[in-house]
Parts: sequence; structure tokens; C-alpha cells
Amino acid sequence: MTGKKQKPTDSEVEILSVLWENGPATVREVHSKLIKLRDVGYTTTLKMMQIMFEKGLLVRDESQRSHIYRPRQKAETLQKNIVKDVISRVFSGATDKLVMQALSAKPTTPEQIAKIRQMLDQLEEEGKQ
Amino acid sequence: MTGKKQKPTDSEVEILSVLWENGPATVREVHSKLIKLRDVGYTTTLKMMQIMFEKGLLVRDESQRSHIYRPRQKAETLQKNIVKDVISRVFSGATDKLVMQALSAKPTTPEQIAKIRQMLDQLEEEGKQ
DNA sequence: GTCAAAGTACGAATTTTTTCGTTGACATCT
DNA sequence: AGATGTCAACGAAAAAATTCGTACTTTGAC
Repeated sequence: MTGKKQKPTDSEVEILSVLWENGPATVREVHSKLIKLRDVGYTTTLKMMQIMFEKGLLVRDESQRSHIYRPRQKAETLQKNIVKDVISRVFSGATDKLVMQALSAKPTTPEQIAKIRQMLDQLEEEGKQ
Repeated sequence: MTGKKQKPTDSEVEILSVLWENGPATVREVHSKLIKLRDVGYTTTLKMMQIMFEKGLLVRDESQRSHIYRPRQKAETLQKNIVKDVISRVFSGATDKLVMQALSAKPTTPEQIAKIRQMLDQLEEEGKQ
């Protein structure tokens, strides 16, 4: 009953992103990043992070007065869940379709392309066994 | 004020998916698909589709008593927008990261891998110019 | 110690999304 | 015609997500 699969909302992902990019941080620090993007009150950010803490999306160190928050799961894990969700909901399970759309939606550098090729090689290797 | 960029909600995507997969359909037809997935009332589906019509996500043919709905935009267009959104919100713009996660999240067939390779070739060609 | 600054907690208002009951129109069957 | 079934429209309730005001606590400066 503990492992409730719940997808973070958009606002939650916004906060998670800040933490992924900047590492563990206080509400103040997160808020100062958010305020650059849009108009939002400090207590709003605080409340959001408290809720995320209650939901288990974040953990926090309460030993200091200003608590330090960090995501409970690492970025890759949550990102993978979100991608899985999009693949099944939006692409009816067609991973290749999503990959195609992604590649054509945003430019990629030659280095990135090379990396993806490597990954494909690896997948094919695994498939052969 | 007309070109309001609004992302379809999850329920909306669910309905869009049905229409993408089955082609234009009446509320009844869409609803009979949804009911297989979860418990939902007919008027709920109706209302959703009416709202989506008002928002411009769907268009409809009212010449028959039971209106026939279809997505205003084609699947690829909306899918691309959603993917773009995920790339920027969840992956801070790193397309290759999303592609990697997608490939490792769900199995792909050799055929799909081949297609993706083709796409990469093409992208590199374009890049050279 | 007092004051101001900065923090958490909490409750509640607001907004958005989802749900469905009810009504009236139209069609179909007998 | 009358009864029955199906549909769109509408309004509003319910649920979920977001926002923020207010109260209280702690810290640091003076």
C-alpha cells in the first residue's frame, strides 16, 4: 500500500527540475528560481514543497531551521516513469514513434546522435541473445 | 487572444487517443471504448467531448443527430507538442536524454531500431549542409 | 531585551478538472 | 398516438491542484 504510483503534477515537476539542476536546496532557493519563470508567492512554493514532502516526492533535512529538500528518487527514475507514461498514453505504446517525434521536434547535436547510435547498437546486441 | 496554447489534460488525451485509433466517432462510440478502461458515465464522456469541442481540440459534424467528432489537429501535431513539452519541462531541453530513457524504458523491435537509425542518418545529412 | 527578518505550519480560498443528474428534443416501434 | 430509447445541452456538484494570508517560532542585529 506504500508504493502508490502517483504521477507528479506539472508544478511538481517544475520544482523537481530545480532540485535536479541545482542539487538539494531550501524553499527560498527553489523559490528564487521559480520567481524568474513566473509570478508566484513564497508561501505557495513552500506549500507545494510541503505537500511533495508528504507525498514522498521529496525528503528533507530538518536539522537546520531552513529545511533542505531533495527529491527522494533520482532524476532518471522519475524521468523514466514519465516517459513510460507518455509512451503508453500518447503513443499507444509505440516507443519508436515517440523517439521520432522527439528527434524531429528539437535539434540534436552530432554528439548526441552518436550517443543514441551507441545505445541502439547495444539494444541490438542484447536482442540477439 | 485566439491562439491560446493550451495543453490537453490527461482525460483529454485519453479521448484523443480513441479518436486517433478509431477515426471519427460519436460520443457513444468513444464512450464504449473508455468504459473498457475505467468506470465512467456516459454524460461524463459527452461533457468532456463538448468541452474539447469548445476549446477547439475537437471538431464535429452536427448534420446527424448523433454528432460525429474528430480531432482538429492530426495526431502527429499534438504528439509533437506534447513531446516538446516533456523535453523542456522534464529534461531541461535535452532531447537525447529523453530518447535514451524512452529506448531503455520500453522494448523496441529490430525494425523500429532500423527506422530510428534511418532518421539519425537523415538528421546528420541535414546537419552537414 | 527588543525589533526586524526569515522561516515553518496551517487553513482556507480559488481555480481547474472531472463527474454526473436532469431536462427536453427527436426517433422508433407497436 | 403513446411508450420507449437515445441523444445533446446544461448546470452544478465533487474532486484535484494551486494559491496565498495569517499566525507562530527562531535567529540575528542592535
